Amino acid sequence: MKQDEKRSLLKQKVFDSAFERINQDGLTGLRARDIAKDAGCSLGSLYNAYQDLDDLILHVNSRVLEMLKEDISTSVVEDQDAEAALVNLAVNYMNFAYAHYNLWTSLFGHTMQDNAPIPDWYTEQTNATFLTLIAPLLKLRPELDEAQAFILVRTLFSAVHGIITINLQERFISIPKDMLKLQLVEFVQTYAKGLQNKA
Amino acid sequence: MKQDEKRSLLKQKVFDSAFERINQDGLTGLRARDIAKDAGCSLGSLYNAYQDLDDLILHVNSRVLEMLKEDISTSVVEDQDAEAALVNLAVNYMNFAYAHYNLWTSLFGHTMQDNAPIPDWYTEQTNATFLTLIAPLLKLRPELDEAQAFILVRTLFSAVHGIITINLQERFISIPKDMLKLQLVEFVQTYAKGLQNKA
DNA sequence: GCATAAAATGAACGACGTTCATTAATTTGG
DNA sequence: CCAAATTAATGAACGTCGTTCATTTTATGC
Repeated sequence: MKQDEKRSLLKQKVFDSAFERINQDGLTGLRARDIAKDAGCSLGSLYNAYQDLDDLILHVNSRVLEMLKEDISTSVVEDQDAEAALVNLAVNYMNFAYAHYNLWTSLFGHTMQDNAPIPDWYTEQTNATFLTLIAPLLKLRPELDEAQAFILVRTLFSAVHGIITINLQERFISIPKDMLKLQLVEFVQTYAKGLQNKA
Repeated sequence: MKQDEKRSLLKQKVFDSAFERINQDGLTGLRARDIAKDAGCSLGSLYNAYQDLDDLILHVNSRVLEMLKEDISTSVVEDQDAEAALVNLAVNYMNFAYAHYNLWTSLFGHTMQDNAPIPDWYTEQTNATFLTLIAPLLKLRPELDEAQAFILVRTLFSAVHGIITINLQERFISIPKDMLKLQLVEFVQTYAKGLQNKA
């Protein structure tokens, strides 16, 4: 086996271990020594593979973003009307949050140490994921240019995200998943109709 | 000076120091040793005044909730129509988030150590704060009972909260405050109109 | 003023992320 | 094939953190 094959194999094992730890216990349960133990390497090797824990977490989050994008893209069906597409997206997003709760909260709950800046490649990927959502909205409001539509997409996504986030936070009274889904569907329909009336 | 006067004086000084630290540097910059130094007491005394840092943070957050409630209640004016009241609430909430950013994120970013449960008094206060928002929505949809209105209030609040949160997160492209305000106003108006059409 | 209770103290503990001198493994050149 | 040189793996050690607790200091009651 080549040298760089071994190198990337270790990197992969470290990644997988971190991913699984976050998936199981959440970000707050992530420990460098646990990851090293799971990956079957020493503590120091972890820092040969990744710069630090922030770097490793960002790579895990990057993978979660990919999963999310893949999930979302399957819900955009060409021949359904725009409103139905938006409702579909919102419900799919909710299902993703429920199905991968710890991974999903890692996306939004992670903060860099010492206020270090988030690397550009990550913010770019994050914002690129939104562009997946833009097609149905452009159908709904064909007169908008892409910049305006992007802002609108963000607003709608943020609203849906907030509704799900608040409901899943322990410090708030939660409603069951079925009821949340109904609320979400009604919310998106109401907002979409309002948008169409404005157009 | 009586004994319990000194006791509560120390507790107050510890509280003030923690509040100011969070206000200045955010939750992640909060250190037990810094608080003790600011309060002019020993590290151990901090743990005589509060059970642990979680306990102290919850008390700070409780104060922030009070500030928020006070802020919000001033924006509910009796003689304005319901839609304007909701818009007003959303804009006030946004202004609070901007004016007290670190305190505001402490409300939502704090998680208990070891997955300890959030004490009941805190969750109750959190949910009680929402009830402040319910009046204008009941005007908009008088046929709803209080339980249904509460769910709607939560949906609308969560949506507004999400829009602000996402915009203020470093990992997303942000729009300036003025533009966010416009988006928020338009969003709430759109949604409120949709609600009225359903009634 | 003395005995008792309460409060303040900071050294010490264990856990954490990270570093780095040392060791082991691998590659290279003759 | 071996030795020199390069690269990777290692885990003890460091600094920092929240928290504890034996000890000291202060306050209270008679």
